[in-house]
Amino acid sequence: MSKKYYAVAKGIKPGIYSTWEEAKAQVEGYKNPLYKGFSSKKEAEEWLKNPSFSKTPANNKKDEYADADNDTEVITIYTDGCSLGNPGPGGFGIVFIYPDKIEELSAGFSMTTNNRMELMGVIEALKNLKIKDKKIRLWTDSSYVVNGITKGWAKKWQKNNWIKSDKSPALNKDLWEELLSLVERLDIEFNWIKGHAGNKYNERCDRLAVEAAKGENLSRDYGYK
Amino acid sequence: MSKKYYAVAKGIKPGIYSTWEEAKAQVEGYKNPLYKGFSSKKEAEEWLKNPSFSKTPANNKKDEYADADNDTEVITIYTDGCSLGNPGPGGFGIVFIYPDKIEELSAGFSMTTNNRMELMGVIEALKNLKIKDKKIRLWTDSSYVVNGITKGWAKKWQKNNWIKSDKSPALNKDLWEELLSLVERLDIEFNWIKGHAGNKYNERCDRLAVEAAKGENLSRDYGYK
RNA sequence: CGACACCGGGUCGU
DNA sequence: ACGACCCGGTGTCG
Repeated sequence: MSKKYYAVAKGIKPGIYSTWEEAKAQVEGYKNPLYKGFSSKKEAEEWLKNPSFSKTPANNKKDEYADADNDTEVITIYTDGCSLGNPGPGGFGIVFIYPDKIEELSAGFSMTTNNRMELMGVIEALKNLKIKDKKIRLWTDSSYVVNGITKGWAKKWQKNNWIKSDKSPALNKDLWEELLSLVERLDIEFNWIKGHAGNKYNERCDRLAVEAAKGENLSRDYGYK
Repeated sequence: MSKKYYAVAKGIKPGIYSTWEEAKAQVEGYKNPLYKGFSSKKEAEEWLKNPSFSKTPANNKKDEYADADNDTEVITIYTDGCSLGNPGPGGFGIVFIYPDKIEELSAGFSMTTNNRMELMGVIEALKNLKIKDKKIRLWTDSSYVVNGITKGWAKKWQKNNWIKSDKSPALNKDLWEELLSLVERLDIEFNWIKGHAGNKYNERCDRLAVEAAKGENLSRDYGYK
């Protein structure tokens, strides 16, 4: 079961290394490294050709919020969004905590807003969920997103033809419509968590989001005008 | 007539400066600065020993609203009110622009409303005026206050025993009565100015009001129920 | 319905 | 220190 090959996609010097010692030197201290261990050189080379999205192995450390590790009936998801400049290039980051493994997902867009990214992070999390018959416990630091669902804001806007209580139009209707329809079909619990307050997964989502936002050929957020 | 020495009592670095350029750097952006210009260093030093209360020197910069600087027959007054929470703790701030000097006044109350503070700011300004034989040009961002006087709302309510056209009682009768009696005896011009739009004196009034509202042992606004 | 204020909460940033 | 993205409300009037 020992890993003998380490592919470094993002690090001081990308490439394949045969000891963790060497790989570690390329990766430690590097901002947003991307690497993975394999048992064969072939697998490592294959992965290096398309390191696409970041996936990390299951982590068995207990986190104060991630009690899902012990509750195999619940899937915990963390989400975060960012927008450099706001509006500006943006991205979202997601961490899925399945009973047996952890997965990550992120994407960046050329021009968008912070709130669109927070919203889109949750939507993409739900659309990319691999297990759909368990309860979902979702964490985000956006009260815009949490209140939109838990306080019924979004449903009210929908009912009022996307007019808010102050008579002005509710924004990001495209994303809210999509989120509402996803929420209907799933068993989700929306939770707010304070941002940048030390939670490991929230912090990880933030890094994923920012890294994605800094990427090269970013997609367009078609809903942003 | 030229001022060659500027004493800064409250500023980034208190002391005496020989150019307005230097003094300005210590004073601008500082919370509640206290400073004054003098023609001799001796005078400046003397004042620095006992800068007493919040009095600031006349400012010779032309401001788009403070044309009083050129018209010695007019006293310009800026006023603002606030209420943290609304209702909640509140305060008012006043800037008096006399021909030769600027003075400030503020006060805070433990429980009140935004509109009571806007009203009380104007009332206290008129009660504390030091020169009463000149025309007064008053600026406030409250259309409640401005319209109450200039559109004759308050006079109409008074005539109708404080009942509005919709049959409900006009509020803050105590303050309106006081303001009406003050207005009768003075030559006042009421002007509306957009809030938080960059006007220096409006902004200053806002800061004074908020700071007063955040004070420790606040008075009671006896008229608020 | 409209107007002017007063705020309260969260995030994203420069 | 500043601003943008988003929301909820009250104080008051016509």
